[in-house]
Amino acid sequence: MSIGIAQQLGPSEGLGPIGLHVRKIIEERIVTNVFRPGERLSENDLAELLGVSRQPIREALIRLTEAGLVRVMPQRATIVTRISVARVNSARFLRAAVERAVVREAALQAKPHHIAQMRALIREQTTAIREGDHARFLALDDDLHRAFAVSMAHEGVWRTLQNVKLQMDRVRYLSLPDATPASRLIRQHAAIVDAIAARDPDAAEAMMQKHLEELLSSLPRLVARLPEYFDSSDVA
Amino acid sequence: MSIGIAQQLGPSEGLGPIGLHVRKIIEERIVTNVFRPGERLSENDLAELLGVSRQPIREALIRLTEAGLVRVMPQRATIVTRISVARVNSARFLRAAVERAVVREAALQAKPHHIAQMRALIREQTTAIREGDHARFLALDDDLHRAFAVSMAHEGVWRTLQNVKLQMDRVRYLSLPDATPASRLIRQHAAIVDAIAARDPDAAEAMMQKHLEELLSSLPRLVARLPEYFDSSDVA
DNA sequence: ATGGTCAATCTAGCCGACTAGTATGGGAGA
DNA sequence: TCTCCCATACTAGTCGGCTAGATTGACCAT
Repeated sequence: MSIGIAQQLGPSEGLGPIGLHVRKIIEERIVTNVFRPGERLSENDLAELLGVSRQPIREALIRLTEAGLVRVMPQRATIVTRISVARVNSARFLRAAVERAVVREAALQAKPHHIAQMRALIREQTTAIREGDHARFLALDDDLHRAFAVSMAHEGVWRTLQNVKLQMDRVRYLSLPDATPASRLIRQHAAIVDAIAARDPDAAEAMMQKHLEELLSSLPRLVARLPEYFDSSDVA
Repeated sequence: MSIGIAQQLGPSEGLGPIGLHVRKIIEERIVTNVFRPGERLSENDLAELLGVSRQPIREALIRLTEAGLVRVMPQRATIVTRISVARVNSARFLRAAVERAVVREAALQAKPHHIAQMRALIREQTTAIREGDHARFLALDDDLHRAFAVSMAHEGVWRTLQNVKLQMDRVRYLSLPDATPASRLIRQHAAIVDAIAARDPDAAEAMMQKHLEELLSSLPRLVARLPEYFDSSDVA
């Protein structure tokens, strides 16, 4: 563990099972590249770092294994998975297929108040960018995509996509320096909502596809620039 | 625990971590309705039943929680989730969106040897039905759907769908008595593969949609017949 | 008979210790 | 110098026990 900051969990912090809290902490550190691809995550070290026993740590690591952020090699080590280009592309394929279907259905079913809320979220995103608050921008991104699913009465679909999205989020975070400008992403969001409001499923679907493709546009450059973060075994 | 059969895990059975083995056992019993919706799954009882300590049991239950087959109420109980009609429909929506996109792409990319393998799997299904081997039929079903994903070079997509599919499988198992006849499902499979072989993405997509819709055709009857297995809180 | 309280008994959460399995590094032998 | 072997020091897996929290039901006061 190369992180020196010992962020202890305060007493009774979280109010739920510690394991869930630990999972969120580790997940966030992996997505934001604090724990780097390939890095070893010793259960003992994590336990000491967070001030709990190994049990909640193990629980968190099991959940992260299911999400594909971590890989356990029994009796040997637990490591942060390297980013697999094949896996990221599969994640994009899956997410694109689902979100296309979502906005298509949203174009048919969304009620006016749903559309109003989508527009409100886009306005908030504009504000967040003007204030340079990137974290808030990304959170609102989530909210908007969830709003699409809610507007067609299948919020569960969005929830299921979360683990898939994680794979893309890792890339997205690394891309931050040379990513698609936020203003462009906001225009795409607006175009999708406009298509939904206009009851135009084809346009909504097409815009969503384009939007999701652009999110990973810098992936090839990343692989070239940071090869040690990527899984060299995949055929790409 | 109302199950009297004490199926102990043999020594060194499984060869991997016991927790993974336990997960498979419990998962199968839930899907096949041995552990019924709403039933309490006490960690202590499961540990005694399977002849291991509570630790591997907990590990398995955590994984099953992620899959949505189990719900943990801290300090109170762990129960088999009741089947949520809303959740099953969301699962179908998601799976249909993805598998439509998969066969569409397969129609463009599948190589001859992929198509040959799909046809072989369908023949095996025919054999399995003739011999009355339903379990084998369902396993081959999985293999075929995986083959679709493999033929477009995104096996990862299929793997991600597994947990989603579990929600549908529970319904499917309960439907067995009055489900769509297997011969009809096989004809649909054949039609999908024919469309892929004919490089006709639209036809493949349409057939897949119809196929997935039929799998749950008996859901309304099930809810009426076995209301205690279903989550009454969802709006349906 | 009814309402409220508290002890007994459950649960899952959490912990410390031990085990089995794996890498590693140093030393003996060639 | 090189190779092999083994002691050592790790790892995650597993276990039994304890704890905090929740339910239950008997008992008591009214």
